[in-house]
Amino acid sequence: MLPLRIDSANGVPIYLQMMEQIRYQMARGVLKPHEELPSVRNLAGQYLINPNTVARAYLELEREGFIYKKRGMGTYVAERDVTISREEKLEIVRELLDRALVQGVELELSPEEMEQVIRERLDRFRNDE
Amino acid sequence: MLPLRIDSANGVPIYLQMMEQIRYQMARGVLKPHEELPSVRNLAGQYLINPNTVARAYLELEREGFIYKKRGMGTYVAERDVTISREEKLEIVRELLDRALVQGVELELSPEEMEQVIRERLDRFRNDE
DNA sequence: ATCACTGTATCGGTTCACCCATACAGTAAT
DNA sequence: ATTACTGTATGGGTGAACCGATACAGTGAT
Repeated sequence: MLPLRIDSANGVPIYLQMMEQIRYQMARGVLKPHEELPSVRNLAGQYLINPNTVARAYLELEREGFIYKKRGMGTYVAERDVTISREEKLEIVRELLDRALVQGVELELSPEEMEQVIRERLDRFRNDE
Repeated sequence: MLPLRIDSANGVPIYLQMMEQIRYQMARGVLKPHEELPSVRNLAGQYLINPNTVARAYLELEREGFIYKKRGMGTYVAERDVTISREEKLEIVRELLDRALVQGVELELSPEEMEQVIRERLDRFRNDE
């Protein structure tokens, strides 16, 4: 029973919501490598959406290497992607962080304000789990 | 004669291309406050697009506070932009920060690692000025 | 009042993303 | 072969973004 929060009236496409949350569950270890995911019809039934919408989420996740499928059998969580080194991961996050910081400067926020916002988001983030 | 590079077959909406380049020229000082911009028909004629498309670019730029219009007279560059409230600025930065944090989680970085990277970037940033 | 220029409003066509209903196709147990 | 489950392919509906044609409305010089 894969727990998802799907909001059809959100503006955010359903298949994207599913992708994000499934990736998140994988990152958290709730979904483990080679574990079987619910079938497209199963998920579609649970959340009252079309099987094709689930299939699309699965399709995109497969392209990204997060899951793999066996036709006629099912869909499964892929091995942990070890091709990205820790340093590369840090680099990705660094880049995103810098973009936020640069944006802050361009908007003429003071370093103190920036620091405060960062602390705020970090706290909110920790309390989310 | 406002020089723009408009590519209609770009995928990027024409009015967005115009907005970006006009904002850029304003930031560069090529367009100065209270200077008159070309009329919607003038620009439309130069770049073989519909006057309405130019009007839309102008409309959005006006909403953002970059330009102002006098009906029947023309369109002009606004004073240095002070219309973006502090809260709006913070919201922009918040969104970028969250994206970095979410990315961190998806890459399975621990909260401690995240915090360390944040501190690192923040420090580097302060030393840059 | 007219003219020649401004910006504005309205409508319609095209395109695309998203989603669904439905039918097709592969796998494995019976 | 049948059954009951898998994923897949195809065609259509809906809504929104984008852009154009055209008509409306304000301003200032003539």
